[in-house]
Amino acid sequence: MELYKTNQLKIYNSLSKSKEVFKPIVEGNVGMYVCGPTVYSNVHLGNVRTFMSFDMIFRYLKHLGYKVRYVRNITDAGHLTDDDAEDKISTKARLEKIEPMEVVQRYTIDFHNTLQNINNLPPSIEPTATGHIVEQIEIIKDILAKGMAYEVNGSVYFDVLKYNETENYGILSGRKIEDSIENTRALDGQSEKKNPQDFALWKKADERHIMRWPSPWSDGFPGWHLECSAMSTKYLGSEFDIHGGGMDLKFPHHECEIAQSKVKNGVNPVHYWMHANMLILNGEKMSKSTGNYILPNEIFSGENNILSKPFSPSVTRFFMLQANYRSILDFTNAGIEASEKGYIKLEEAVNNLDNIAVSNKSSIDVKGWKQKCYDAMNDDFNTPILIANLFEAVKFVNLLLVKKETITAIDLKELKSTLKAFFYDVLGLKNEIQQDSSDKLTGVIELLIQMRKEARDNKNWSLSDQIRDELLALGIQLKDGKEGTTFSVN
RNA sequence: GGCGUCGUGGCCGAGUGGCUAGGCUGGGCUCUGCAAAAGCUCCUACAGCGGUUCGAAUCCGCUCGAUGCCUCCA
Repeated sequence: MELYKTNQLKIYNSLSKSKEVFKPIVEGNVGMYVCGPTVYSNVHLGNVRTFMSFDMIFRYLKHLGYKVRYVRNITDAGHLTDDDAEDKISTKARLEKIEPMEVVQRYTIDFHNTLQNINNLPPSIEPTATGHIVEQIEIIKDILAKGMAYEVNGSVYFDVLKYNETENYGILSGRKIEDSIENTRALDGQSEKKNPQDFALWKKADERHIMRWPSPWSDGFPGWHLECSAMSTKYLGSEFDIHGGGMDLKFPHHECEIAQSKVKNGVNPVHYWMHANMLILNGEKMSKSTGNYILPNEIFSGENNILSKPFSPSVTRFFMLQANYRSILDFTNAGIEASEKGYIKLEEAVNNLDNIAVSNKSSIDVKGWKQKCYDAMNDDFNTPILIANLFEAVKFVNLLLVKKETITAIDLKELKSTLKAFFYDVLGLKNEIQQDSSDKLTGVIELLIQMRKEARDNKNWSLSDQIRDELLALGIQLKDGKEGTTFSVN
């Protein structure tokens, strides 16, 4: 039987600002849409945290037995820069004197490589904005026909004030449109919009704009917010279960999405809105302009001015999973160093699962422990609590190894499968220790362990310590125990 | 200025009306030839000031501080 039938998952819904019991539209199936990146530069660690958070959510939903269709778009057109209303991709292409699609290709590859490095699963569908121009034009036609948009000089804008007469613009972000009217900063005039709150559905392209498509209104390009409405509707339907994205997209992006979809399809598109919180660096917002930012590859390679040494993708992932996805997380050297030490302990315990002897009765409560793991994840994907429970299992494993606790074969099987399922499948961690120990290396080390034992039996401490210390210098740690000596490779 | 979020022990980071978070660090002990590893154990906190309550870190109010959005942003 599928696990979702016996687990009551609760999800924090940004729409209601509370945790709600998760009930999909179609039992056993989940439709999830997550706003993807605009591929005009390398993804930084903050981007990665958001996508990693939804990867964890995707993984747990699958673990519960749901059939999940996970759609995450690539924004390759329509996302404007702030200063001169030019497309981000187009700007980059002009600056580097390459084709816009070369920009898209370069950073899409970087995005995929980085997410693969950090062990994210690929989404079920990864559609692009430029691949859905036709769908977007159809939505604009529909919104125009319903009188909720207007055309000015070849551009089309969504009429937010009119929409707000019958609907609630601000339903997600909690903003009141009156406030935003009062507090709108004076923009440099020249706006075609009837009201500053209005947003573009279609923009006419000027002469220098490289990316352009024909439409009934002008040669131009779609507004940024529109692509998500078009693609989520196309692949998940007019109503679907989960929509995710970074906290910073809540307003205006997601608010606009709701408005567009509501006009087009007549229903509120999303049942559960989920927002992942920001990652900050040394207490401050990540920002390219101030230099306070770090790229994932710089963490893995150690080529940066922030960290004392390189940290692996799994350690980076583990660090981020030790905080709740809805909390702001501060990335610091001390923080990831602490995570690395804990992570190694956890990895070793996972490896040691196979070295445990069984008894005819259990002194530890495996069932109760397992339930606590599920309770943590069922409570809005509380990975910090889950990890705290995994460390409880680490203690079990270590006590079992020195025979201070006992376990039956059945309980051991359950402990193994549960710990491995959460470690590998749900949290998406990799066991880096295991990868480094080839059979040949293991044989060599075991030989040295044997030689050291003989030296110790002869009280030849200088030789035994030399073997131990020089191996340690190579990253191989010997561990003496009652049952003999074991080792780990870092 | 407007709309939010948050302030937890040496550090990171959960919890959110009464009951152990967890990790890292530091001290002590057991084990060990000495260490390391492992185990046990100690350091027992909730920004400040009021209020509600039998009882508040947890609810309410104010103050202070941090931070996000309001303009592109995961």
